[in-house]
Amino acid sequence: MVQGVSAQRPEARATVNAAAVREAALALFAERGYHGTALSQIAGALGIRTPSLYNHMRAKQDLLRDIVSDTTEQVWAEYVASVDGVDDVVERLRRAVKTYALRHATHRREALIVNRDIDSLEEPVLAAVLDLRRRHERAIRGLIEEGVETGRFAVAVPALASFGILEMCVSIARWFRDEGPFSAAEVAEEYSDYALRIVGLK
Amino acid sequence: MVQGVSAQRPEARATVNAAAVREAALALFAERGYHGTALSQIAGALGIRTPSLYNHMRAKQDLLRDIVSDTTEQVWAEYVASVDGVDDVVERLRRAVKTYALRHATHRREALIVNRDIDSLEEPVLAAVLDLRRRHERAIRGLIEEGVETGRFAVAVPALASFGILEMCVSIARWFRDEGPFSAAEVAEEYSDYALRIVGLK
DNA sequence: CCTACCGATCGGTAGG
DNA sequence: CCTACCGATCGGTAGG
Repeated sequence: MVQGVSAQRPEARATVNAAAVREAALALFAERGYHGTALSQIAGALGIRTPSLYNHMRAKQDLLRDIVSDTTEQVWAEYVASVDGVDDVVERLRRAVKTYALRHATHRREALIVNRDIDSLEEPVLAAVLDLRRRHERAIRGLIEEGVETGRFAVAVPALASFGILEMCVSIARWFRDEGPFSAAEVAEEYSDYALRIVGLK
Repeated sequence: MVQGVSAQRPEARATVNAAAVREAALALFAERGYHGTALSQIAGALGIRTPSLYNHMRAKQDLLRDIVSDTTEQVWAEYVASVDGVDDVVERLRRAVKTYALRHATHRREALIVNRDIDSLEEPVLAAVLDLRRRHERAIRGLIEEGVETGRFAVAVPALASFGILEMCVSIARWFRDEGPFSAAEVAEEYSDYALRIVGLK
């Protein structure tokens, strides 16, 4: 048959698989929120009917869980890698913040979903995700406290500074645009500088 | 009749009015989001049936519109009042940020709704709200630019600094707790200090 | 303030 | 991958 080899013509047929469903969910959850997105919209974006989605997923909740869990785990892994082998506390904080800021410019949709719909997760996933987030916040706070103790930083309340720095980075996902005047790297560089200013780098 | 004067016994009967409906909507929208909240839940919180809500409102969308519009207008009015009569650009920025930060600690629910569900607003309200938000951001950016031009501040990209400062304040609504270790005034004081550090106050 | 009810839509299943 | 369909729930209305 002439058009029998559809694998060689991927544009001729919708190639739907689990990754495609997740990508569509990522786009729609980020735009309209988890509760604001219907599975019929995800199916529509893929050019299939709603029941066909169930060939590639088990439930709507699983789509959210995968996105949020993977993202949270990646944030922690990136943090660990960013400070690995770096001794100076100033440089450790700079790299940790730059990495976190960069992620929020380059993975905007994931960040928007985590911060908007995290409470829509069911247990025990929610508890695990919140635990990993707290671990990251405590690590950043620990760097600030270490810098204060060693006289490199000067800030009254390390906990408040860590919240301010992290949330400032998170918010990048809300306004950053690829077509905008600043590159992701520029924003990350500038924000890591803000972080060092907030903690009163001497 | 013995229990005829119900106005003297407000605890004996649910006193539902438009303000009570709005208060219930405020609590539930903030907790579960606009799309995640059903009118039946708002009615349930008030001890009435869903159709009875319509004696006090026209539509669910109107509840969101009132909350978001009023909040956005108050933010702008508070900004104007905070810098009124103050000439020094350093003091103007300090007061503007302190006011904005304080609001996000004292009006957490309103802030959470504005930042989570603003896109669920219908036009033309959405456009008006976004316009007022932009006006506030431009005002803060203008203060930073003025400070840089007059040599009081030293920051490379005033637009990025204004985003960072404002979103850092917005995020207070996400973690602040009345029972927490910091008072709203303390947080506002500390964050206005962070803002001046970010812009490189000399 | 209520009961009764509307059409629409939700996430998900049966069965092919 | 589809059609047909499930019970539940949605925001909202009729009518008292």
